[in-house]
Amino acid sequence: MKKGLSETCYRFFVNLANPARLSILEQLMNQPMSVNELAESIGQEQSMVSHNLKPLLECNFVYIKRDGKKRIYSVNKETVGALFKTVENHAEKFCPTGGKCHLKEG
Amino acid sequence: MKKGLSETCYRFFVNLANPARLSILEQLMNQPMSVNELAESIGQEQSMVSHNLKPLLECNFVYIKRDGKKRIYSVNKETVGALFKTVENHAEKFCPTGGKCHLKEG
DNA sequence: TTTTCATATGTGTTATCTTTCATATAAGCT
DNA sequence: AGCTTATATGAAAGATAACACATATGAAAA
Repeated sequence: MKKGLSETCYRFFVNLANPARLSILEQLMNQPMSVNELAESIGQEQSMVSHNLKPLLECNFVYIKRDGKKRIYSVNKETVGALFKTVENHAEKFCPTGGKCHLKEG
Repeated sequence: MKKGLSETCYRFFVNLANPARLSILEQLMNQPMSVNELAESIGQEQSMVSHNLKPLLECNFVYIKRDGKKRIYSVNKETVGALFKTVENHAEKFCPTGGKCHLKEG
């Protein structure tokens, strides 16, 4: 474990600690999508999706590709796949409520 | 990818998206420690460490063990080790600044 | 049982992030 | 060029979390 990893981790996890961004990543694990397709599939406004795609793109959690007027976003499966796998494993084995943890309510 | 994983992930990552909690986990990857030892090693107040240990404990990112007056905390290496490995890999391969990402400043 | 050490909890202020609405940019079509 | 579609950006209000300080609990020793 390198010194200062905490700082790297912090940016990394702050980026992920948001329900809209996680939904975006989850959707993109299925298939690449345009902004409006994402907005519809997660039930959020286009501007919100754009706002949230920005930090995901900056940290290369997602990639972008032009297609006419559209911007097709895809996910970095190596990183995001690994993360989701770790979360699933943790939820199964360690989460007392099997994934329905309550960070605050308990 | 199961439906609703986003919700699980959210709690999970919110828990991690905090510099004090990440420092705690980083320290505990080296060795189990008491609260005061943790406080000293990360340079934070005892009350802050306690506050931050609480959610880590609730989600079983860390474990606790009594030792006289002290409470010795240890880390869930399976989950936290996997996460740190993923972050390191991402920082090396994908982070444009090699781990010194700027979520906001750029 | 009082004192001390170790840790946990409560609270209010400050700082940060989220969200929405309005607007800007940008590409392609007519 | 003007229009339409697609996406990005700005800014302000509202929601949420962090932090520091004070205090409470709890265990052990005297």
